[in-house]
Amino acid sequence: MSPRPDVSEERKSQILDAAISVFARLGFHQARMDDIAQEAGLSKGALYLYYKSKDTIIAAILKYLFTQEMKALHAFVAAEQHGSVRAQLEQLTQQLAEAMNWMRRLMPIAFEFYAIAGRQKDVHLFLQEYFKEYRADLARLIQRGIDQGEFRAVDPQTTAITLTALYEGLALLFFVDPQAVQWNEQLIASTRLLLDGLTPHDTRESPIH
Amino acid sequence: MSPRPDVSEERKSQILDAAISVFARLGFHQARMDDIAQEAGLSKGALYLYYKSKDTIIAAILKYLFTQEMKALHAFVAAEQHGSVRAQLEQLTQQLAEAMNWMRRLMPIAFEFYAIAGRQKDVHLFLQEYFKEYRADLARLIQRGIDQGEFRAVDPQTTAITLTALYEGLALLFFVDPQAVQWNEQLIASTRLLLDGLTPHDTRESPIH
Amino acid sequence: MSPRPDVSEERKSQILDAAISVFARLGFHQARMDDIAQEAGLSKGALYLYYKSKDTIIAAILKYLFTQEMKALHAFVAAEQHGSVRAQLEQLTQQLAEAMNWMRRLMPIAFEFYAIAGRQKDVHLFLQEYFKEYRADLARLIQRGIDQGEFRAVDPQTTAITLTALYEGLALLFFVDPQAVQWNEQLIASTRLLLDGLTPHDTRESPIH
Amino acid sequence: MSPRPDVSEERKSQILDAAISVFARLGFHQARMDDIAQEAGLSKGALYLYYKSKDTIIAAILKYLFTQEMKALHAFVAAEQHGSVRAQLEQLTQQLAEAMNWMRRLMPIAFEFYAIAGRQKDVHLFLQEYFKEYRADLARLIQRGIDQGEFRAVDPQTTAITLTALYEGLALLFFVDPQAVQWNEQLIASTRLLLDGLTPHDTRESPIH
DNA sequence: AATGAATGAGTTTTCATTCAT
DNA sequence: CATGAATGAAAACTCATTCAT
Repeated sequence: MSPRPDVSEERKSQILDAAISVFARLGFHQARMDDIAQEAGLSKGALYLYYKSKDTIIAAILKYLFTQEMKALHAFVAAEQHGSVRAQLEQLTQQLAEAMNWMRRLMPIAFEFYAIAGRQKDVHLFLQEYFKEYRADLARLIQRGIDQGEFRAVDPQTTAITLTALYEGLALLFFVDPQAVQWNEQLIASTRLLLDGLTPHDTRESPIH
Repeated sequence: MSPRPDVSEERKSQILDAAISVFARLGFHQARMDDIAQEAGLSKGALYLYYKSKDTIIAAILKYLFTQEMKALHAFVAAEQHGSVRAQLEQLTQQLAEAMNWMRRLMPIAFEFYAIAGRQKDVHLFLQEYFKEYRADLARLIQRGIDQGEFRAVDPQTTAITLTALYEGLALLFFVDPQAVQWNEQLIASTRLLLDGLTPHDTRESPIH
Repeated sequence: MSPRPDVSEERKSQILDAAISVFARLGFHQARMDDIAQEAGLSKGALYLYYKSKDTIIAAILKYLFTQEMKALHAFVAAEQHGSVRAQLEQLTQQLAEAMNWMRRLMPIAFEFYAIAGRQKDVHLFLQEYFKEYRADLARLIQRGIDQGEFRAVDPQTTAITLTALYEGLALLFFVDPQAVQWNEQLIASTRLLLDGLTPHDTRESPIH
Repeated sequence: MSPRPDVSEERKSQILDAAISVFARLGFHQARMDDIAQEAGLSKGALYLYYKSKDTIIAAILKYLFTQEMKALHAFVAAEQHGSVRAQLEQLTQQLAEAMNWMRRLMPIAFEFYAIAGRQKDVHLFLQEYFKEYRADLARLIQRGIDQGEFRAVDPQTTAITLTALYEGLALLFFVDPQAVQWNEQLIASTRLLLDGLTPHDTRESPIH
């Protein structure tokens, strides 16, 4: 049918990959279109055949990165529906641990998006949606934990927020000091701490008031 | 005869305030020196009387912001040495809750610094030091909790990292969705969750395997 | 298919020509890059495609101008090796006379280079080399005059310096007052004066004391 | 009468001295009013009490420098009216030799003025007048040499131009390469060469044709 | 489809000049 | 008289974007 296969999509992701690489290294502002073109092995003009502007590329990266992230979580949560939630959480921890190699170089990009969210409505809304879904997935997991009697009858929403915050915060701390914050070990330790609490059983106060 | 009072320090902080305001609104690179000058009620030239360059202003903000933050925590941890650590943590939570008004507009700036840390050694080192001190303060608090028998014999370092990550992560989530993440309530809830754990007492496993 | 011809060299000399024109008219620092761009019929940005900076253009002019000048002298001195040196000197005079049309507008540029030589080592060294070669060429000519018995046994170096100085000085005086200093006539007269001396034959003292 | 003596003139020359120093070191453009103020030990504002602008200072320097120079020549030429002109010329040479210490650092300034003359009528006219007087003084000297029978019946104007050019040219060459051009020796040698000529007596052609 | 030469609006920084004290 | 803080016009340089080939 089509004598030459459509290279359009291939080119677009070729450019996207290059852009991610360059942006991660230099930041959105300091990265030049020339840098991206060179990294992609294309001419500067070619970039504009596939993306309308630098901002369009940045927008595409926003979608791509967080959608990838979301897919991973979705897949994970959807997968195992029956085992122990505690075990599943520790598996998630494992998955996050492994994902860090990939995420590490992308973190500066993520931070720039967070910064931009403060002044660009569309970016703000996109991230809002992302985190909403992220929390929803975790909330469902937690709800199952409660239903299965593994967890106390906490508020799943509030707890999902706590868990999400923990992951994001740990990623930041690891990014800033990989020596002091051993990613794998810390993830496991923090997750267990959240599961088990700081307070010894016998002195534990009633959760309300 | 009447020596004009030295306005140097006043001007510097006048400019710093203006710059923070403008950078928070527009980001480091979209903000022009003219914007800062206008916000400060000075001429562009005056800026250069007190700061060598735009980058110098940004560097001054980095120091100023995180040092302020650190001071607040230091003061807090140093203050009350004898009461219940659990109570003190809830007070810290309260203090953080109140600080959010101030922090809120500064968060885009913080995120830009995190992003920049990826490519600027000096920024990276500064933040590393900041978080190290932050964790150290919390670790001391936690150690006291353990000593006083309020907390289980957890690793204070690891736990301090967890707590710091929790705060940072919550701030991010609140920043992205203040509706869904009620700052005050969430802070309290998350802190209590960490103290008490997710797992019901009677089913709680031993912390290690 | 049809590879566009490399316009790089063409552009560079196009810009150089324009820059010489503008610098001669306005001086190095009063001339703006826009002026050069306009004179060259290019955009300001195009200038930077071919020269890194304004200083780079100035440096290129330095080399171009004095190298041109040197080439002319080299060619002249190399050309006629057998005739009377006196005749050849008068021919050189003639050549200089004709070159003045071209040199005239470049003299302000030359003076700026002399001024700059006082504070820029590289310019200083370049000019040093230029004048060294210039004197060497003339010294060879003079030596031949001595060898052929046309000239007294003067020191060729010292005499070459004298001749070079005379040319440079005359150019300055002509530049300042073309009315009072008739270039062609003055060149001839000065050269002859140097050849024949001021002192009448019979009263001439011995060269020493 | 005047309780406080007028410090105005003192200040003006204080500033002029400082400006000459700074301009010689940095050039007209690169030298900032602050530099001059600092060198003069005054405030920037004080400069403007005595000179209307940077250009006014530059103009004052132009007048000062060349007038000084002129005075020296005038005084010299006016002084001895009766001895041998050849001897007087050698004395002038001696005086020039001694003046070089002072002139040396001023030469970049002189060159800048020559450059500026190309685009500023007033500077041009001033220099024109300066060189006219300079030549007139020398022409008178030469005329006397002719009258006294020391010199051939050359054209005094043309010869004065030659002599002036020689001095200016030698100064340039010395400025560019003080090693190669020994000022004192070269001045003497060049002057003698001009007096005695290159051509041996017996082969000397008739000056015309 | 692809190229890369050319454009020119936009930004930081400098510095002569002013003027309140 | 003297000061030096403040001004703002000016200029070099960058780089996203366009478009002729």
